[in-house]
Amino acid sequence: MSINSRFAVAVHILALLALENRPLSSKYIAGSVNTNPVVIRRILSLLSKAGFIDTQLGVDGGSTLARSADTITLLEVYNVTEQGQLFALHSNQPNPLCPCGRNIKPTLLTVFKKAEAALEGILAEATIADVVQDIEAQLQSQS
Amino acid sequence: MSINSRFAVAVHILALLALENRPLSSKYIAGSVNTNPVVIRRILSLLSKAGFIDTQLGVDGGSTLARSADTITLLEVYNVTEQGQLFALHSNQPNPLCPCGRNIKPTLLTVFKKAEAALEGILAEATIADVVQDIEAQLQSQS
DNA sequence: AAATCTGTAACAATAATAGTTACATTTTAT
DNA sequence: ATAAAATGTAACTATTATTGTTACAGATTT
Repeated sequence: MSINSRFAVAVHILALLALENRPLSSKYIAGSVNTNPVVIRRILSLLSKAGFIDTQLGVDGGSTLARSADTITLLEVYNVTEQGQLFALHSNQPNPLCPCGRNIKPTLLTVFKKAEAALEGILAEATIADVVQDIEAQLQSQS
Repeated sequence: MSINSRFAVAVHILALLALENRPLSSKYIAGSVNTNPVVIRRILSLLSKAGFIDTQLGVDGGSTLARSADTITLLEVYNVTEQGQLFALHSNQPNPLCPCGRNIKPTLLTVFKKAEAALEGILAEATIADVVQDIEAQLQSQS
């Protein structure tokens, strides 16, 4: 299974807000992401609760970045859009009467936590500003 | 979402095979994992195709390790039980008319691949033998 | 007052997982 | 030979998560 696409879409949204630098409606964003505005609003709601964006109701309303793009790391976005452990352990408790069953979980947890920390380390190194810069570099080479 | 529990169960199975060092039936293994034997057989089938175990039909049959436990890394097991990308991209193609929509995917892919590689690096460092050793150390402290 | 936008509920469609029963086939032990 | 035991896989169910969709109440701006 995969880490769901909410993370990718959330980064897309934040990068778009940084690029356009004006209030964008969920409908407009949905046009860029190519999905339904409600899907966008659900993610905007998460981002808003996390303090990444401000939203404005009414005509010409929409969302804007509440924090500078270079202070928002992909790890923060990841943590907002994903919850729980990356690696699933056994769905049922292994047999406590078995030496292996009794002791496998802590062993696995140690490795899983290390692997997850390594992944998060990379995500912590990149910011929305980096994503924007990358996109702008591609735009340059397209003109 | 999570990486499914097949990975955790597969490591459990291989560690059990290493610990007991004799042919184990799917029924026996299911007793340790605490699940249905068919769930185990499905994973054994993957491990067998990958060359990690040999299986023997008939009375007193079962599975044994085909390779030494210290040569099987958790990364190899991960690759057998998981397939496809860890991070999902947008489910629909973003709008190619939008500068952000047109260019976000390669940018995301770069970061996602780096993060996945970091995770895999940790998994590559640990072997089934390490897991067994860890379990045996816990058993020591329990006696 | 009208237009626009959010936020959320509710529902459908899709997909993956885990568990289960069933059974044909193979192999070993006696 | 025969019975027992084991695999491998098909088929089905239940559960869960995600994504997309319609609908609508409430807030805000012009």
